[in-house]
Parts: sequence; C-alpha cells; structure tokens
Amino acid sequence: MMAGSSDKGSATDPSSPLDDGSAPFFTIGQVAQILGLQPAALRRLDEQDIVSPSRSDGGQRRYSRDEVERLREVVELTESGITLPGVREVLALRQRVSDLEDELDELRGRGHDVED
DNA sequence: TTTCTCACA
DNA sequence: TGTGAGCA
Repeated sequence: MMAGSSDKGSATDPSSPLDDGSAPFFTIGQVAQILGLQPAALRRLDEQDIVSPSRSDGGQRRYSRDEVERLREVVELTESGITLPGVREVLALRQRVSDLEDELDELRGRGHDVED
C-alpha cells in the first residue's frame, strides 16, 4: 500500500489562505485583462464605490479573487445598459435581500411566526 | 515597466 | 469613457 504520508506537501490545504478567495491579489492590469476592461475603468469603479480593492505598497490597488468576481457582475450589469450609479443600487439591493433573508431565516429558526 | 493621481475632450 | 502628463 502506499504510505499516504509522502506526498501532499501543501498544495491542497482546505484551510490555507490560498483558498480564501480574499487572500490572492491581482494588479489592476491583471484584472483589466481578465475582465477585458481598461485600467481606467477599474479606477472609475473604485471611485464610485462600486468595488473597494485594498491597497498595497505604494498605494497600488490590490484586487482579491472575490473582488474580481464582483467586478465581473458589475461589468455584466453595465454592459446591459445600466449606469454605474444604477449598478451600485443593484448591488446594494442584492445585499439588502441577503440580509433580510438571513434575518428571516433566523426568525424561523427561533420558532417565531413570520407574518408577511 | 507598471501604477498612481489629476485633467481634458 | 478613453487618453495623456508627470511622478514614485
């Protein structure tokens, strides 16, 4: 049998920061390439508070995997004809729905009667 | 070289 | 929204 303790160094750790979607960072140029946008477009999104990437050495933007996924939703909405302020409203509404759903689930779990 | 901010069209 | 100038 194979001694299962030879390989598996540290490439598939389910609890590694490399798996935390929020650990890996991309430069604005990489994100622009992935989303097919111009670096200036990513800056507009940051200026309009649609996405808030972290900053690293020198104050350069650092986009995490989660930020890139959010950017992808934003570009889809903008390409649908929605303006940036409109996208911001959609994102806010989506978050509001998730928050209310969580609250609703909590009320149900406590045995409370949820009236519509 | 890349990214930054600021400004203009 | 895209591009340019000047800087770190």
